[in-house]
Amino acid sequence: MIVTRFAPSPTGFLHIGAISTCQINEKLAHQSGGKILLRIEDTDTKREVEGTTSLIIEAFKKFNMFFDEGPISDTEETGEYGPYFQSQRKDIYLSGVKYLLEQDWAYPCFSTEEELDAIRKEQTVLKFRTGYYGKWAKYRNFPEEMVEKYLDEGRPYIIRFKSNGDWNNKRYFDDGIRGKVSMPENDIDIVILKSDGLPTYHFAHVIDDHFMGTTHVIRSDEWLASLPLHVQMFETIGFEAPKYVHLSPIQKLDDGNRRKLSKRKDPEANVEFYLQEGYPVEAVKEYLMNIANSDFEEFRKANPINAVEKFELKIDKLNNSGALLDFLKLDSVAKEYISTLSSSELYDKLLNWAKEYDTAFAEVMKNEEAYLKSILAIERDGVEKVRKDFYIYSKIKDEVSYFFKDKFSFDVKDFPVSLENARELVEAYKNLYVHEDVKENWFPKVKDLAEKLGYAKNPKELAKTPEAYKGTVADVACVIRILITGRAQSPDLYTVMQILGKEETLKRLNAKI
RNA sequence: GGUCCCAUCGUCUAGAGGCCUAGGACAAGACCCUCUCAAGGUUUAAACACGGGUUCGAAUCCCGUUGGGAUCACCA
Repeated sequence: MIVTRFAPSPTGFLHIGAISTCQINEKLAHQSGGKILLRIEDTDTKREVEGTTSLIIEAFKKFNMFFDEGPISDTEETGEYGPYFQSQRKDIYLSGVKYLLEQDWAYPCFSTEEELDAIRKEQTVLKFRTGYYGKWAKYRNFPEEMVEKYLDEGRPYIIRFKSNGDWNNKRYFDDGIRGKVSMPENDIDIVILKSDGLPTYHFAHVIDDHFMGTTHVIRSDEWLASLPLHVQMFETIGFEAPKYVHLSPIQKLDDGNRRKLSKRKDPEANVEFYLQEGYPVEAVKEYLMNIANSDFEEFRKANPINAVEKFELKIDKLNNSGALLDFLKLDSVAKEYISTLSSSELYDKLLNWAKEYDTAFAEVMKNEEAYLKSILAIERDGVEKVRKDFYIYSKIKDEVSYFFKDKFSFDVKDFPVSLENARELVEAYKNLYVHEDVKENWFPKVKDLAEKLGYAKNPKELAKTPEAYKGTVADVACVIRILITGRAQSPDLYTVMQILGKEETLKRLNAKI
């Protein structure tokens, strides 16, 4: 049984990579019958941005992602290993620090920022590794009476972990994706307790993941470099270390080079971007699963209708190099996804989206529910080959705008034939249009009309003797289409006219041209 | 710079020494179907970064080079 966790810090919006990481954590836990917990890493009071905890929680909800334990709002939480806000776990960390101090695995350090800077500079000049280690770890073996004295003087201090590692010793560390990774032992005395009394990530990680029962720490790549440190801390304290899995970040192309999607520079790093554009969250999750684990594509082919939830994820199949975010592929996944929806399912999801991002459209949708549903049903309900043109909710409004009187207009310049021919053709068509006709009768009539007026039945005939025709039947249909929809391309015209209704159709056919 | 990771079509990838004439998906091109579009069908082009080894045999193992990425805080 696998217990995983997702541990964001509330410093801004939720990153799209977080959805991916979290999805992997969630899947691995649940497919094993285990649990996933959410923990808010709010130990950096300087960087913390107010309100982002609830922002993150809300974003997860919008993506239909739920945790077995952890915060459910910015004040409430569930689960028996809490609190799940690190800022509320101060006492736990403090007693941990106290224990480490007693065991002589940690010590107070009185170095000032200036001293630390000086050390770093010196090390850089001397071409040594930077860090608080070896002879630079001035307070590592500071005499006890001096410590007492400094403490009495009220000097500010922090607590450092007393590393027992040797940088010249290489050893192997296990990573679920990469296997054995050889790295030098950690010999840097890292800070475990900051001057504000809050722990650093490293210490909080060890304490929390031990006491919360995490079995697998699945986190982003950037933590791989800290693996020796983390393993060392677990070993020193005598806790059993979790299994580690380091995920490659989603990247983007920038000036020909790949780089991690940046919160600051890239709007598409923000999950809100996808929500706002109206990408179905199901599609986004499928796409992310796709780049996280290529086996998923095979699964999709075999199980076209099944949800992501049924897929079994294998840790060693996880992508190890960092994929480029590919919107073309995302769009394609989204098209496929939307094509599996019935008109009323689509209606519900679209309305749900509009309520938040296009309230005016949401009102229209609510007022004309039946009409909207019939529009969304075009080449969707009850057909074998579903139309695949919708991929984001924000574009659907424009796609169907011609169904609404106030949004409809046409331009005679779009006609593929001369105005004169168009008039002739429309006049003739009006006379033979019967709204009550069944679908099977509709096109043959247009075809007959086309022939009578001197249009070729198909492009091949036109190609044979171009001078004999005014155009093809396609041109005839196109003129009608422009009159009805205002555009040269549309879904099946007959169906469109049926949905518009007799009155509106005739009105449009009778438009002055 | 130190440490570590990664390297297959444009993109995501399959690939565990012989099933590889390197497979699939997205994107692109062509054709078919077709009243337009969207689909659907058929199809074309497109890659093992480079150089050395090891081996009867290397995309696969080893070494090096190159390129890219991550990390080196009282941030997470």
